[in-house]
Amino acid sequence: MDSADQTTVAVYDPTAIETKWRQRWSERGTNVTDISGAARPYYALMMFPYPSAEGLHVGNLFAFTGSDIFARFQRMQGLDVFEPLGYDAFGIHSENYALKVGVHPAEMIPRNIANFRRQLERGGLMVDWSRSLSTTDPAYYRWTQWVFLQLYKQGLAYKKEAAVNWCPSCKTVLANEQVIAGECERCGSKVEQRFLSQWFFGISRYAERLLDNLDSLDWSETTKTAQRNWIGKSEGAELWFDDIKVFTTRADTIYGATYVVLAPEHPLVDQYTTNDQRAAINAYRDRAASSDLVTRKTSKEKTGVATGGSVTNPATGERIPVWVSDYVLMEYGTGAIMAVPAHDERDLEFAHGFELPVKKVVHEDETLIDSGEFTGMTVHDAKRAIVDMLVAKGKGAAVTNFRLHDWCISRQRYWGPPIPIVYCDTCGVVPVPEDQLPVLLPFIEDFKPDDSGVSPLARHDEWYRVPCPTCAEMARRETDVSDTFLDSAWYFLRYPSVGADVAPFDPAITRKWLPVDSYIGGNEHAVLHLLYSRFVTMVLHDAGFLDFDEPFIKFRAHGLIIREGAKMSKSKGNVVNPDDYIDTWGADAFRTYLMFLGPFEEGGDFRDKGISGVKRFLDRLWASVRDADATGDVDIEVQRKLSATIKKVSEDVPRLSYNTAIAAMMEYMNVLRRGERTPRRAEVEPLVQLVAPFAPYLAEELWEQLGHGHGASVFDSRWPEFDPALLVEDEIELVVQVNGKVRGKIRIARDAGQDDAYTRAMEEPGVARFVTSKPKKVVFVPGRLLSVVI
RNA sequence: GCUCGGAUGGCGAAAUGGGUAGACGCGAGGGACUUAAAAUCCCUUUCGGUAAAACCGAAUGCGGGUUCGAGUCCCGCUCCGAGCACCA
Repeated sequence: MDSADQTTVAVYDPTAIETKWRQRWSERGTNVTDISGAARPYYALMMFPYPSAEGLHVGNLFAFTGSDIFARFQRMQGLDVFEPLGYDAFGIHSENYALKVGVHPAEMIPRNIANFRRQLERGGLMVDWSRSLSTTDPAYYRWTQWVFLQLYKQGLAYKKEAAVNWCPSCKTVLANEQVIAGECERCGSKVEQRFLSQWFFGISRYAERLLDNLDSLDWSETTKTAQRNWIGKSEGAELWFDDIKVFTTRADTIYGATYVVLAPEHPLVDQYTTNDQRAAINAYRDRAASSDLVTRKTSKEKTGVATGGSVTNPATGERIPVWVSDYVLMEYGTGAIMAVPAHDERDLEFAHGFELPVKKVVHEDETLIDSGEFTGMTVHDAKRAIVDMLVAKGKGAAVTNFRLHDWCISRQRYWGPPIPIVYCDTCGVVPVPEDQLPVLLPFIEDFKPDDSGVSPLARHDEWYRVPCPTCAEMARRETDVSDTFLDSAWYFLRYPSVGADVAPFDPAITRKWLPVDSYIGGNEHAVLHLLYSRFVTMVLHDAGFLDFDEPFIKFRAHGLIIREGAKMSKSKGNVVNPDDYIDTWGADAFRTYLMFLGPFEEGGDFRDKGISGVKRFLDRLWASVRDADATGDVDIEVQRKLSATIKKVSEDVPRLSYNTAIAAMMEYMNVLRRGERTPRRAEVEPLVQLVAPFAPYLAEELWEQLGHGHGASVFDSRWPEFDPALLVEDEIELVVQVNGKVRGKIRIARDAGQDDAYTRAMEEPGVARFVTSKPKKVVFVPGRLLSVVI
């Protein structure tokens, strides 16, 4: 009551400050990018979230904050940064949740988005909300359908029969995500396969290019490796055993090929089946066709039947038997292999099971044995020589295969963009003309999949019966919707052009802003999302819509957040809810703590108590500005530390080494306020700027308190520079080792030579004591250490 | 099985063109201020020989090696995590 100074001692109140600045930023348009006027455009992208009903996950905020810090840093370097964010709201995930809680996704999603938006805004992201988007908005998915049509025009969208996961109990098609260990995630029934006619994108035609381009991308090496493995290039050969063409990468082992195996679906099975084996073969094929995908994929035991037929080994001229087994996959290579049990584990297992001969043809030293004219050759040379020989005989060809399969985009579901195709009895398959897009997804109550195996949309005559766009006769719409991955395969092209006159992307704007300069996201999308985005970009480039063919110049994957050493999960009830922490500690402390708990690219362990240390740091920053002395003399040691800190933070932030950047700022704070020292204004001001990307609200408030008001955002200030001269000390500490052990440290002139250092070191009793005889050797690393060997 | 990560104090973690292991923070202990508490500030905190200081020794999952010197490089393992999974 009588404490007079209470009126002048302002207290750091995160809630008040954060509310104030959220409002100011919105009024001033601080985070709105001048898309057409920007002189130095920089596109900082983060993976847009699926707006779940549970609200924003701390993992989302961790990823976004990491991206946001880098973006804010770039802005303070003077770049015109564009940081957009939208919602990936279509798909099986929403639909299943909607089914579970009995709310229509069309009602649920807008609610979820509103909640996400609220939470994201609290998080203090520099997002330009004027250019947001949701994949469920007809104004967006109209162009997703347009993308489909471009692929169709290029001959890259086609229909074929393909297996889907079928739950016999729920009588519905399941997405791969719904199949857990071969069972339906809802009822636990064994999942079967059914064949449906579905739409595919010909991504495999781009395999070579998708692989080659990786070399020139600035991406995390782990992500590139994952893509390379997924694309799975293997160079080998097709070799002809009479009519059967087998694919192999080990042509050098052909002398050890003791039998041939066909996939059950292989078209030549009948031709090689003898009468007495026909019944057994047919039974085996029926079983293979009806057996569910999973048994086939997980069971290790090899099954099979002999056809009774045989073929000629083109290298040896021997007759070898032809078998049928489902361990050979029709969808890879030629659906036929030459089995070399001595040099292939699977073949060996099969040979053991059926007592087939095993013939070793490669010696331990990687040279051939028992291989006719090729005996003695290295594996490497023999591969080529044998293929060359068979090619010359007209019995083979060098062939490259890829694991990458075409992309099935059909979903027999409701919650997605309808595939813009009409089937007409007269005209056949007719793409919906571009000017008739979007094909709106109708609001239907019964969106639950049923046992028909087709999309719920197929139950609505009023929707799917339409006049043919070409002949106007009554025709039928395609009732499948497209894969969510298609929605997200082009969204980054859309953001800068949201609100522009030309859609889906304005050419001038796109030239200016794309490709994306920096993309940060989860490694769970290392393969599919990133690969599909690259593919769609290549196709649009080839069709003349884009002048670049790689969408993301730089990509970094962030790590995962765990809590108290354990994975977060709803069932464990240990999920961090950002709202709770922001209420208690403020968004700035929460953000900074998330970045402090481990290396951004590795993730970290969220420990509830840890956040107090970061909050204390921000409190001290607040107090430093409050107490700052505008006139006092600067301390040279503090100035040195400041320069070192600016250097460290400036180097760490671009490497996303946020935890060490924060540690450096804390170290500086310890020097700044050591003891009862009053910090000088000039010592505090640059620190406010360094902290700004991490704790944007607080920094903005302190920037204003330091007298930079009048609408000048700290984010429009220029990043502080350090004085290199202050980093160089005249006298340094030199470590002295004797026989590899540290025996002393001496202070010595920075440019002192070995002799000076040695003389000086011997004056140290702690060192001299161990130098009991004339040194055998002395190693001197200027500025670092002196190592004496006795 | 294959591929890619990882293993450092009581805890989260720093430090890799080989050069003081443990920065920074949490926790813990002690002190100052306070009637008291909170807050704040200061000090200590890898382990062992000792209670402390000085000093000495050991120590970065395990076993070897290279080197004046290894958390870092090489060889051989163990364990944990993630992804792919009969791709010939």
